[in-house]
Amino acid sequence: MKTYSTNEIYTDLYDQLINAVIPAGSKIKPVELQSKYGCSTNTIRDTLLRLSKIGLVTFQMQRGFRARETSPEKRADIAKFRVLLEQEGAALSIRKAGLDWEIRLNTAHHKLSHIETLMTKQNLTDEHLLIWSSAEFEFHDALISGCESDILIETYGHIYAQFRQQFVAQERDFGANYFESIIHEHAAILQAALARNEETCKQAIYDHMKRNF
Amino acid sequence: MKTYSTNEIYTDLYDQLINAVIPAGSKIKPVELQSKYGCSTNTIRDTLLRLSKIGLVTFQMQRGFRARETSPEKRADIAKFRVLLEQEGAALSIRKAGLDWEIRLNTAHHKLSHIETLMTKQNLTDEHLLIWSSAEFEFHDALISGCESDILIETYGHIYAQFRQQFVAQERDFGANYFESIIHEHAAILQAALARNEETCKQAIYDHMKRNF
DNA sequence: ATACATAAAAATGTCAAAATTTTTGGATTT
DNA sequence: AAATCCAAAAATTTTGACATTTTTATGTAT
Repeated sequence: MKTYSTNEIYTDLYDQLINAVIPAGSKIKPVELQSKYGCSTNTIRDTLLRLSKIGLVTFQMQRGFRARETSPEKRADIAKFRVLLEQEGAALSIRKAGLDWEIRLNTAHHKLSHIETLMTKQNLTDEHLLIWSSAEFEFHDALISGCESDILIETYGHIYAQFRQQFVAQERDFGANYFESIIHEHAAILQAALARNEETCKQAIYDHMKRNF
Repeated sequence: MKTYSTNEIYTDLYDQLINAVIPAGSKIKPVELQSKYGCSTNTIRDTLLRLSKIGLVTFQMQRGFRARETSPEKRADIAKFRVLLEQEGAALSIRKAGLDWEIRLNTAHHKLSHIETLMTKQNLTDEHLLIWSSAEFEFHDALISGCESDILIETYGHIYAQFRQQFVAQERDFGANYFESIIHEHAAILQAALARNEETCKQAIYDHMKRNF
């Protein structure tokens, strides 16, 4: 039987929360995970407290842990907030960042679009989705990475994770045309960013997210 | 000797972090706090993990906990981010909120300005500062409370706490004229909000924070 | 003197059991 | 049938001991 290090427990739970393997809103009981990971309940508790920092897990004294609830309203709320942060981060990057930012962004987009074209042609396994998920984050993260605001970048990471949790919980069937749409949306964001056009870029970010409102 | 419940430990540490009693950047060792609070090191660890959610405490595996570092740059970064969130929250409130919001805001401002006028006349004790600190938060929190975005309100709370931590760490002497200035700034925010003037309100929020950039 | 290796000390992390609190399910009453 | 109460079960929190890792201090070689 596989043994898990604490960090592995963390990332494993992270992935399960992101991908709705642990259903949103469901109770998370340390006792039940203990046997799977081969550790004490206390270590699970510890890990869940760290995950609650990101917001994937909610915690209440004497009531334990839950995967964050989802609802169309919560999804819309988080999506709008994400737009606010990403627009600001992108605008600041456009204003401040240099050539290295452009390269980072281009690289990230290249990876992403490669995966996304694949996904219009093949049927989707969970592994594909995991790879795509992290490539998508890396692209959006690269977009704001030139903003020179640590706190914005940190917060954006949390919000992105929460958004993904909401999204996957509600949208279990990505049609092939879903990926066809977002390929264009990502391209539009990239293009506006490299053209250093703040307003167009903000608009492209909005357009990319508006299906979630 | 006083015994502490876990919640008391939490709020006590919270206050100490907010008010730089625990100096920013300093190491926080569970063993040292154990005797003060009369509990096991593990309970302290637990509490510190919960405080790391807000961002007052940083945590690294195998390296333990630290009060978050301060620097003029970090302060400016957090201040700017706070402006972004508060401007958005206020603008949404102005657009969406009703009479109950106006009343909440008015009440909060009344309390705050009462305390602030006192503070221009008396010399400042730590207790004054604690009361003012929470009244100031309640005012800003009331300002954004009509925005209908849970995630914005939640995040704002964390950022406000972090800002206070930065501020108090660096600004140990509030001159009496400090309070005279901010009385006017708070009044300007209130007035613009009640007049439902988004742009003026955003400007007032910016003016209130710009000394921190 | 500086750098490096090593041993001792301190701090952090993990565990299993005990104490506390909440939840559950059935019996009793209104 | 609905609400209340109670006891048993389950879940959560706290504890103190132990294991691991990091830091500090010391001695040795370059």
